[in-house]
Amino acid sequence: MIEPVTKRRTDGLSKEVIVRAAAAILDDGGEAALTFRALTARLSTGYGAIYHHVANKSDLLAAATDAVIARVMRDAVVGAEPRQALRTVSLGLFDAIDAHPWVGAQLSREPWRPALLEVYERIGGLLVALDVPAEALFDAAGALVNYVLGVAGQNAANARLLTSDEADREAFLGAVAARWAALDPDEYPFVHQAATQLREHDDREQFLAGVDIFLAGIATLR
Amino acid sequence: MIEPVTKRRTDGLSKEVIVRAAAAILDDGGEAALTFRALTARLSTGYGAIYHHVANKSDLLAAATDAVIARVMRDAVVGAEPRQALRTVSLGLFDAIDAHPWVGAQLSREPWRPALLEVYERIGGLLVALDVPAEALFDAAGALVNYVLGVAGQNAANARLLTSDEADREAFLGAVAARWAALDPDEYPFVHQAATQLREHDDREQFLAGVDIFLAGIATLR
DNA sequence: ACCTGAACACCGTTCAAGT
DNA sequence: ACCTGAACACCGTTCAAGT
Repeated sequence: MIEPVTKRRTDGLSKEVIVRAAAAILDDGGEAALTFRALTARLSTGYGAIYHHVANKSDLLAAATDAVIARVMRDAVVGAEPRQALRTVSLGLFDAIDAHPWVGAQLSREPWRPALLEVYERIGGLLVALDVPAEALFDAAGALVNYVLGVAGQNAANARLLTSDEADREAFLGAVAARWAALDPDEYPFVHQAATQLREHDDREQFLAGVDIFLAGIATLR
Repeated sequence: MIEPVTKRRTDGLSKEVIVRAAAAILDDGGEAALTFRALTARLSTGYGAIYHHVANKSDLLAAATDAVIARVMRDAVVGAEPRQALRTVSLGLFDAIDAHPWVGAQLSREPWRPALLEVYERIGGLLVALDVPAEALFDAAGALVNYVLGVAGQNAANARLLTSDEADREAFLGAVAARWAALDPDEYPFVHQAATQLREHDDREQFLAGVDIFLAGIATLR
């Protein structure tokens, strides 16, 4: 068998391969599972090999997060109607962060990441299409992006807390709702009354309701 | 000098003392500085003594966070006009999280904490005063609380990243703005154009602008 | 009941040595 | 240029032993 002239190992390490492995570990076992020991085991390599392609753990997490966000932005097919497109993009981010809770934590730890560029550009562009006046554009885009990432991050924290078991989720929400319901209605009128809705609410729908409130507020700026 | 009958050491450990020391360490050196070793040194005690009052590190962080939020809610004197009161409460939370960035990270890690009860109650009550219809109340309160905590958390992440030096902050924002300005205006029209505003914007004002957009959106629900 | 601190089972990161 | 893996300087947490 004849060796190729440039004998490059097809299974050689690269930042991309490492980042993909890291993302798989994060999806499997959450943030605590991503250790350099787990990574070297999965890639059958040594620590130095990884550090040769990646500056440190923080760099690794950032790169994995960028990859997820970039994929969402690439896949988010956006229709013509800007209002609906804003809902689609927002929901795409929400779902991606729900599926990869570590992304939510990372984004709130390091905003201004390159991946967020695409998000700002897309959302800002759609706000322009909505005729938001120029002087309000920056604040409106900032607020909406922050709302989307903020809520998605909070939701991801819950997802992380509750594993992926639906029964767990109901039990947890039920327990919190019971605590809320047990509060003195004179001292906590709102929370006491909101207990039922807490038990029954759908995070995704509540998220979208928030986006709609936002868009309604932005519409008053026109 | 006569010993009191129950000779309780006034300098004895208690959860409150431990939590206060932890908060001081967190304020001084950030989240990475809070270790059980630093805590035992500061309190001149052993690990076991701390574990006797506190379940683990996560419990400690949660308790310290609850204390900060409870203080904000206690101190937030709220005027009669609900719209203004909502802005005051929101700003109080923003400022507290800005002053104690670790609170922002912790809140997005563990929502549904007891401290947030007070926040939901206050904000929910003010929305009732704003005549938000009952069926929209839960979603509106959830969205607003999430917005406030989300943005404050993002802002805190920046604060953590940038230390407390104002020159650092300007240099950092300047660098990001320069990167944004350098982008191809055809490919990134919005971000390219927003670079100037990014350099000049005030986080606190942008936060309040977002709250106002929100309240304007909520007003359309009436 | 409350406290002490050695010990355990982990971390991220470095670096001399290999190919 | 790229990889190996022992070693270092840390962690959070436990627990037998003390008062």
